[in-house]
Amino acid sequence: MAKLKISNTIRRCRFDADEMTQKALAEKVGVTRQTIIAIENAKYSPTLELAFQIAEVFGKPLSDVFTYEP
Amino acid sequence: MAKLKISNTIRRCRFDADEMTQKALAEKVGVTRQTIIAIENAKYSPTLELAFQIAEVFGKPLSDVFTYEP
DNA sequence: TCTACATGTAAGATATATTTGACTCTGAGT
DNA sequence: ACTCAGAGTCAAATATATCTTACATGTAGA
Repeated sequence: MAKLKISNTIRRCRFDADEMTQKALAEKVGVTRQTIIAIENAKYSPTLELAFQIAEVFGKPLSDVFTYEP
Repeated sequence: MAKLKISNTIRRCRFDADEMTQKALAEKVGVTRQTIIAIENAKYSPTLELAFQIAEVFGKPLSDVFTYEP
């Protein structure tokens, strides 16, 4: 799968959510800190399930956290 | 990652979209027919990128095609 | 009946996401 | 100066998504 066309606002969401740390977010969604870093920096595309879980943590719809630019 | 909590309306979307076939959908998003089958039947969670591409084919927001039940 | 197509399943291979552990760097506090 | 927490990187291992190929079934049409 080619270049990633997905951007996200996780970093902003974390700070809006009382400056939640990467580690804290990772623990809430049940993955490691490295996975959160990789997703924040758009190193690869997460599974849909993980994307939903992250959005849920912030109480936002998935489309507020992840956006796709074709 | 545990049991899948994601359901989808791909099958309905395909029929609404002039009875688009699994093969046709697969070609439009650049994956194989088996991948579409597996996702339709919720065998596993697709990548976020693929989910966005599928929703785009139907001209719908991702949340209309995939829903997450915590 | 015969053919073609849509759908489903399955096994083995490959690609990618995720984990684990270690290391570095910077900024805030003491 | 020292420590600590947050953030980032890297390499190797594991888990999962995706591919390839092949086969089976049901249904529609010639």
